[in-house]
Amino acid sequence: MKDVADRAGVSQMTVSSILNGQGSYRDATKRAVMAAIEELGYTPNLAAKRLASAADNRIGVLLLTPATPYMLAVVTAAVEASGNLAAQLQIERWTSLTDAFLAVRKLLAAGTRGVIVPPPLSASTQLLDMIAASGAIPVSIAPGGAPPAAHSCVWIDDEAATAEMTSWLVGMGHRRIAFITGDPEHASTGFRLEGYRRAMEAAGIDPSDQLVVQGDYKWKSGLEAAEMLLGQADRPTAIFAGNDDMAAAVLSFAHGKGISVPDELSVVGFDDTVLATAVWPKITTVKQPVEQMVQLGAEILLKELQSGRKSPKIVHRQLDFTIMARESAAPPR
Amino acid sequence: MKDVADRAGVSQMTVSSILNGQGSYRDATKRAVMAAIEELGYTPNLAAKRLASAADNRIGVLLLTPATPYMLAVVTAAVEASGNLAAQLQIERWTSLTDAFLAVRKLLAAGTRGVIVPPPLSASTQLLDMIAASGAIPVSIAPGGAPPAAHSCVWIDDEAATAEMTSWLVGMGHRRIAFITGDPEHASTGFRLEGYRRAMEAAGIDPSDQLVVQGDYKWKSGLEAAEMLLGQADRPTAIFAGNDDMAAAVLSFAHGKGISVPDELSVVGFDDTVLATAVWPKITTVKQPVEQMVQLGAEILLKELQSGRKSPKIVHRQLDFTIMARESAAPPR
DNA sequence: CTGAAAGCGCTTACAG
DNA sequence: CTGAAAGCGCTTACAG
Repeated sequence: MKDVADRAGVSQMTVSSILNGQGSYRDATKRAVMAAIEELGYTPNLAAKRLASAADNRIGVLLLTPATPYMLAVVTAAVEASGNLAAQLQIERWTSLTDAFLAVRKLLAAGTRGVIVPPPLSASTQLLDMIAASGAIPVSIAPGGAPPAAHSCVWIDDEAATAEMTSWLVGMGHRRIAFITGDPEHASTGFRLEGYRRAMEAAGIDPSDQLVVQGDYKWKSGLEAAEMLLGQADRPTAIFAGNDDMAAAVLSFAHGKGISVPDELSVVGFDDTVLATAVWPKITTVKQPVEQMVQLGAEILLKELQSGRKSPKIVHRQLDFTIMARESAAPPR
Repeated sequence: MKDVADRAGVSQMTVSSILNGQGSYRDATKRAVMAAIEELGYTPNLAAKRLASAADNRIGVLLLTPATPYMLAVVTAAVEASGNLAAQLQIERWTSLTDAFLAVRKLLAAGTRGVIVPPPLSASTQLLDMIAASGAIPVSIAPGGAPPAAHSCVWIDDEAATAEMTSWLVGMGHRRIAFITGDPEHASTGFRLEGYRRAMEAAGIDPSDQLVVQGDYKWKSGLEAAEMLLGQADRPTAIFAGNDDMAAAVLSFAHGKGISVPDELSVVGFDDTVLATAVWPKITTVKQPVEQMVQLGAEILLKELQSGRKSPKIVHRQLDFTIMARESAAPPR
């Protein structure tokens, strides 16, 4: 950076300001600096930046293992976000709910000042409270439908999302639409189911045509639900699985059964994880903007950490979901 | 760290030495320091450590998007390794082979001095050469069977692995064992197939009983292969898929078809990614120690970077694979 | 076996 | 609109 400053004929501080888009400077100065950067092939040293910036920039993320595709998306997003924000990221793994609390303790002991809490932990008021009580700041990611009042949160409206997807299916002409619920322990489960019900009702579809099978977000439960739903004579024309893992399982089952998707059966999911596009046909699903959610969560954390406030300002940010129309859904025959 | 030193009545440097296990110090000193750390709840600042350590500690990793489960394992491992080694990690995404080269250029432009190259790029001598030519150091991860002579590499013996798994299946009593190959573009594909063939031959199994179907490591190809293999009258009693994604597809197809796994059909995979345990029944597979491989790769890079050598010392490290016996394989009926 | 001091490459009040 | 200088929290030759 010093070399750049010398070459551009300015001070190091000016280079820093320009690089960070702060303060004011003349256009000519900026051009000179940019040119020098180009010529020298300069690239900032992230470690120095992290060190020189506010001291309180250690954030952590809780990683459920064995990792689901969704969790891996969260972690990758956290890595990118910490790069963008010059934060120090610490990843702590957990497996059972008991060691989730242990993992939090480790994180805190390691100096983490803010923690990104993805589902299903993000809906645990108890865990969020514990983090806050210890003096660190939690930010809840996608806690389902209703953000925790006492803590910051980034979320999408799960209920509206399943409602919209269901209506979309109805609009295509489907009436016998089945729904596979998620893990009852997850807060999102109830909201997603509710959205489905609401849309079905709004479409004036006979409740007896509403086929709801309980799942738990895992592949196996999707398989079992598919067996139940597709084994009977009067099959649904569409199956809405509460997440992509279960949708993928339904897809596979249908294949083996010789039921063509989407010709004879539409299958849709939720989340838009890697699975949705790894599988064939690609799954039509609700995209949760995980990267953006985590990035925003990290920003909230860092801003709060650097504000020096005694008690954190609670911020709730709701983001938009998107229906990703792909190949697994079509009008019924 | 200064506080710890003061409390323990030693210098900061002594604390540093003890923390890093370098130099020599009295046991009593160490105890005093440890006690001070405990009392103060001290935790090292990684950013400072990275900055103060050798300057050349920027390493990068190439991430194929959309990410496969295997790729995500690589990235998570890279994040952990960079934490352990106090290195700066830069992640660059690529999608097609052309932008793989672009991604490398970006990485190099960003100051990366060493790059971890996972499959399928790890077998591309051209890409490895390009990295080396630019003055950075490549380390090839799992390039298949034969490590690139000119570059450092961490690998497992894919051929020996499929041979061992095949023999294990034979030992259970299987004779009609099918094999689904991977993407012909990947170096591992040939080696894995060769291991299967070798073991089948060694078992004295009639070549006409050897069913080889071409796949490409993707789920869809596993599905198609399953259709071909299980659609015919004289079905194999076991299917060895070249990776877990294809094995999962076979599993699902069999389910729909009403073929019970492992009772009527054994299915095994390769890699041991999240998919292997997400699915049901859990897949018996060859575990590739990805975390360890990536950690080792990062270590090789950092050691070389800090050696100050003009031309890098080439190191090839072969690690052991493990057969993970789970629920998808059993003796034939 | 232990320490004083310089340096890693940035950012940030504070001046001008 | 721009700069001099201190400081972030570590590591590392070099001495003793």
